[in-house]
Amino acid sequence: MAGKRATINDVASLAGVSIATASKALNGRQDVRAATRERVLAAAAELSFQPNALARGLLSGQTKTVGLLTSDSVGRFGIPVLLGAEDAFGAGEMAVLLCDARGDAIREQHHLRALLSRRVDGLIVVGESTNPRPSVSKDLPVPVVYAYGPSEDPSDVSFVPDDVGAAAMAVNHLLALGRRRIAHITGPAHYKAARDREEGVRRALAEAGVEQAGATLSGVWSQRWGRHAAEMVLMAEPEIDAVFCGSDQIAAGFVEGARERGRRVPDDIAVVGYDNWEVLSTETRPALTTVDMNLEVLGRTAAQHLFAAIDGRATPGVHTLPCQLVIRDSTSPPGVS
Amino acid sequence: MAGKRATINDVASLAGVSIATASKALNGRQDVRAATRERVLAAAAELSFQPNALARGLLSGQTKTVGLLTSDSVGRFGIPVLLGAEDAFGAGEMAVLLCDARGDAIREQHHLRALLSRRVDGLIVVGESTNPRPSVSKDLPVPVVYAYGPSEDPSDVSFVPDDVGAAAMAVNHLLALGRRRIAHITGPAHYKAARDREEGVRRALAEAGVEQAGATLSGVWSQRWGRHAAEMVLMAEPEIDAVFCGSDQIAAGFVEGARERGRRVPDDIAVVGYDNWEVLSTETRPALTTVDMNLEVLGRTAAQHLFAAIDGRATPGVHTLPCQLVIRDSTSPPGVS
DNA sequence: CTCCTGGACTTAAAGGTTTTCGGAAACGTA
DNA sequence: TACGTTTCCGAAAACCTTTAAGTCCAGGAG
Repeated sequence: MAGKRATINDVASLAGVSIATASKALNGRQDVRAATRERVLAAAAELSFQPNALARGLLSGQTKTVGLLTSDSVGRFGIPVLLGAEDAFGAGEMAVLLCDARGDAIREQHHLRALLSRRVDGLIVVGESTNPRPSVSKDLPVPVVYAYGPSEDPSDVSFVPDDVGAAAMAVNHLLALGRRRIAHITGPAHYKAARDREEGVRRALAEAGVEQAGATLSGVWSQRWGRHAAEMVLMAEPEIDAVFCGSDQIAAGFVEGARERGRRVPDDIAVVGYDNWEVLSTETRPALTTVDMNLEVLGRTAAQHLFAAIDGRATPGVHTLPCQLVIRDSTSPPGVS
Repeated sequence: MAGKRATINDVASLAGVSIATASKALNGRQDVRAATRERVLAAAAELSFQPNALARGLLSGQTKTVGLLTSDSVGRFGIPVLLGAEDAFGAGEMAVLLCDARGDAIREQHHLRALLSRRVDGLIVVGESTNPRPSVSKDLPVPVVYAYGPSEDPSDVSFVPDDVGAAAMAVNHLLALGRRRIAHITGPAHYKAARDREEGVRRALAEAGVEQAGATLSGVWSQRWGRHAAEMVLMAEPEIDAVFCGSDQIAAGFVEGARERGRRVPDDIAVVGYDNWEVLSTETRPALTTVDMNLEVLGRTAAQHLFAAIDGRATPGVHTLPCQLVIRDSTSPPGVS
């Protein structure tokens, strides 16, 4: 730990100029002779001067810092959003102040105050699900964008993955493979994600004039439920030839359960998952065809629109971003795997 | 977005006192009459006054903010450390500025400068592995602690999990179950984690006077390698009755591979994993006995010691923190599962 | 020679808060 | 009344940077 940090004052003294001139030289402004600028720059390097962002922020009212408020323990959804945001913030002028409310409204309020008192320029709120969540933006002095979990208030700026479209895309993929007896296994119905994905399935099947094989099975987002659902669906609809699962965990469980009951994936039953959670989707056997929600793109987009909002060009509304189908072995046409 | 934010000046005017008095009242200091304090507090509430942390930090030299610099894409290790740190920072006076260097030294340097110019009070550096990493603390004006990946410089403050002890603990558990033909499958040897865990295995077996079943198999940290290793080890050492794997991914793969070759887990072969990565350890069947490195505790401890260092009470050296064996079905005694 | 122009630099204010020190009023004592 | 003490409050400095406005000087035009 070195001694006290150099201020622009020290730099100015060392260079033999006033602090105003030093400032101008350091910030590349006009009105300073080349030789003088050189002297100042040399002095700054000599003292390894770092401008004090606090003082600068106090004056300009811009801290070049945004808050990222998440509720999902920074896990599945917070991270990609964070990375995307960091990307969007470019060569890194922006910094991210990260807070995890852990699903607790009190804690969220607390963090919110802390962020505001630190004068963040804007806020990204990451939901733990795609269920709309109470708006936090009322009377806030900074712009806010919501990622993954949209705000209940339609005048806020929200970005969500297109679950409906993605599910339809997944089902269309199965239809294109010639599968016609398609089942759907998903998570709890109180998740909008589950309902949206089911809606996508319904639409794609209706458009193709194909009946769904059995009713949608709602359970939880776990591998265990996937295994259990495999038993149920194979009992009720023995001749299914494809399953679309609401998550990779469910899909992984289903594959296991189906295999135990003598069905081969993908030959007998093609399986599509959701999330593209690599540890499951690429490591299981067969590797899972699955939906990637492009969360990093979503995060980057959210960050870009936050910038726009900071600049006064807000884009209110719930914006739906496309997902992507990642095709792997669990839906290989027969004979290819 | 509301109008301009209230300053202490506004509060003072509204309360009819000077800003000095307002400050004292708001900060609960003496020298202010109860009635006056009340008036100030009321005025502050009325204006929903939030003190400007920049101004405060500028004056006090303390920003109540720490930087968390990670290299592992904030994934496996960064998150628990972040959570632990947030916990340690208590009711949340402290905020965390998060930067991800993504394994790039240039980017790390860049983030480091950004953090310093924002005048963080301290720094937590999270490694992507337990391999010692170059120190970043040389001539830094703030204290630094290293979590998970220690600094190469022994005068820095580092916290690492006790891989050697944990591996010994795992093997002792297997020995206590009466298993005597124990194999070890792990990740790349250029990971200190792999070497340490192997050393723990060696020690525990030596102490018990038991030979290791075959040489340690080094591969990668993946499920695929676990499956492959299962084939190899069952070929070379058909009568093994236990395996200690260097990660849950390897363990999950091993279980799969062993099952395909007709071995039952845990009856024929007991399996212990490492990491307690819940998506694998609790969701696979059987649920995995595994080592939990207590990363959240590690993060909390690192944060607490960072505080100590900020207060001038640094604790140099590499501190080893104990891990914990989480016992699940993959090592149930025969007849119990 | 005077006046003006423009370049190079400095002075000073501003931003919001905390803190030190001094001042004023009220009260008790001689 | 004069004086010391206590209690409460206010003025002003300090933290560091940016920027608008001002100063000074050289050189060119009239």
